[in-house]
Amino acid sequence: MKQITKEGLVRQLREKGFKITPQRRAIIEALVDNRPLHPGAHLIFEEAKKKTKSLSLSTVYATMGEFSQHGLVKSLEFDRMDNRYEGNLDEHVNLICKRCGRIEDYPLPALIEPKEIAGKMGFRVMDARMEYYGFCRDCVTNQSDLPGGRMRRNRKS
Amino acid sequence: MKQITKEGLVRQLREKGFKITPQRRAIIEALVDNRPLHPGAHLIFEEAKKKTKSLSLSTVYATMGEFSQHGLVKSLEFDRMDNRYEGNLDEHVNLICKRCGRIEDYPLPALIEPKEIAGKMGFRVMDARMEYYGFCRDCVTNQSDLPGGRMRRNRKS
DNA sequence: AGTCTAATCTGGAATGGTTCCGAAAATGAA
DNA sequence: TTCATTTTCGGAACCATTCCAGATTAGACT
Repeated sequence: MKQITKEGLVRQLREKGFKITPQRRAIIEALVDNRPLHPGAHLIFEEAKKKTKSLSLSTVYATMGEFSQHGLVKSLEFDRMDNRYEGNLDEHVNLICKRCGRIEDYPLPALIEPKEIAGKMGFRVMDARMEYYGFCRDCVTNQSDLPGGRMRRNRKS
Repeated sequence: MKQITKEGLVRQLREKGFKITPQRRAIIEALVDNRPLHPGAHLIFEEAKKKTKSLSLSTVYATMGEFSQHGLVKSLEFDRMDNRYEGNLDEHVNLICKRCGRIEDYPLPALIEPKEIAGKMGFRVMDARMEYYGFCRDCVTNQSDLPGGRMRRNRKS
């Protein structure tokens, strides 16, 4: 069960030689407090800004970039929806609602053996991604595709 | 084994009441001819433009949008890499090379039962996505992260 | 407590794939 | 052939994200 915590993140930053800044503390708080939402950069920015006197969106992007680059969090990258960050580092399936953008986790036993794939394909697996898209509990009864013609980008989080 | 073919796509368009235009024919050809590459909009545009006198990038986007919306192809959406389209409609894992952007398919038995998830979570699964990121055969020996500071968008296809 | 340096932050400009839009063109049925 | 409906076009708009250069700061070491 690898879930992010505020103390854990701070400790990992120290271990890796990063500096602990008020901005990073605020970002970490926003991140952990909103973990189930799989928050995006904008939500993190809004929430973290409440907890430190100075914070810019660029900092959030840079910080989250480093966090995910060093494996402190995982980033879910999307095209028609802003990227999201998740602190559940266990292997799991993300259930992503096509309508409201909600993301829920579904635990997953280790079904596929990366090594097996590596052996057969000569491919070195470093990161996995499994997602199910569909309608969440709330939206399944209220279906109707997004209004307007071609789908518009969301910023749901 | 559900793989796209030129005839199959044209037939499906007819069945669904779409019009068969020279642009769509060219796009279909580019799509099928480059299927293993999981081509993106730009590659499709470049290739298709060779086969019809008139074609705009907007048309490629609109057409591919409709194709994937109607299940004729599947779109792989990325953030730091342009979106890709694939004609392999069987359930499989996409092996995505973090360095060169190559995408290979790895067949996958139906391991996870969507119904099971639906039952437990109240989530209606409509689409699945499973991807492994890492280094492909060619890049595994030539590792070194992308040059430059923060990673730049790719357009590899 | 003070210095110093590399790391970090900032805000605005730039990026670039994708979408949007109105008008022109073309398909396929009658 | 005519006509209604799609489809196409091209350029402008969109917008999350990245980039940049200058200002600030954390933390180590006096």
